[in-house]
Amino acid sequence: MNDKQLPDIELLFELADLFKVFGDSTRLRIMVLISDSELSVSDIAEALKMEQSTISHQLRVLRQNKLVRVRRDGKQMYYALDDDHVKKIIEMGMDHILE
Amino acid sequence: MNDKQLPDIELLFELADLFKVFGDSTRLRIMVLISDSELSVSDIAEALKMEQSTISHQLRVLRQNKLVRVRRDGKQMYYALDDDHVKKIIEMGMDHILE
DNA sequence: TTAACATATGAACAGATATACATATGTTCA
DNA sequence: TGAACATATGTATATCTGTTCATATGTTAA
Repeated sequence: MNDKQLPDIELLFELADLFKVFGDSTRLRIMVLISDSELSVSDIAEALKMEQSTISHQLRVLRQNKLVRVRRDGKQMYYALDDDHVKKIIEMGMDHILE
Repeated sequence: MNDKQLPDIELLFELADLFKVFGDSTRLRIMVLISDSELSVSDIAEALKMEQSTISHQLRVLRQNKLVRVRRDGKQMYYALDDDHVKKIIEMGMDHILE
């Protein structure tokens, strides 16, 4: 008997979409940047030397996938990683690369 | 003092490339398919109801990223997941999706 | 060697996506 | 209220990528 179930196709499509989010270096750099402490959009843009709108667009993708959480403080929006889950996924990937 | 080092940019580009590989549903389905037992190219093509050449192209991507290993047996090539690392990455992603 | 089969590869095309520019929305403070 | 600032969003575009068709490469068995 085989009681191991293959994930159904729908779920695998969702999973692919999730990994797509990790599959862009700008988004990865953002995630690593805010993994320890929250940062504002302009902080991130400055750190990565990229346009504010570019960062904002990518943060939206991260938000939509529940990978970050946001907090408003006055005019600024502070972003941080949503949970340690995300960190673990990144670490697993690193482990693979580093053999 | 902060002895936690940020991964350098080069490494993050590599990491993004790795996640890109996971970010396609066809490749994910292949990986899940061969996670328990090795299968030939035509087995996979049949299971996914896709062209042989499509599968072959994607298997090459998986090979290049050292995510699968191959074994020739006569005319057939048998593919299997390279290590449990890969399974773990997929499982972590699943966990995130399933909240 | 040749036919039949399994897999790999090259080229072309369609669809997806990251970025930049311009501008809108939202917030503070005078 | 209005000016200044921070962020979000719409649009356009250049680049990337997955799939297919056609064909090449490699293997077996006669």
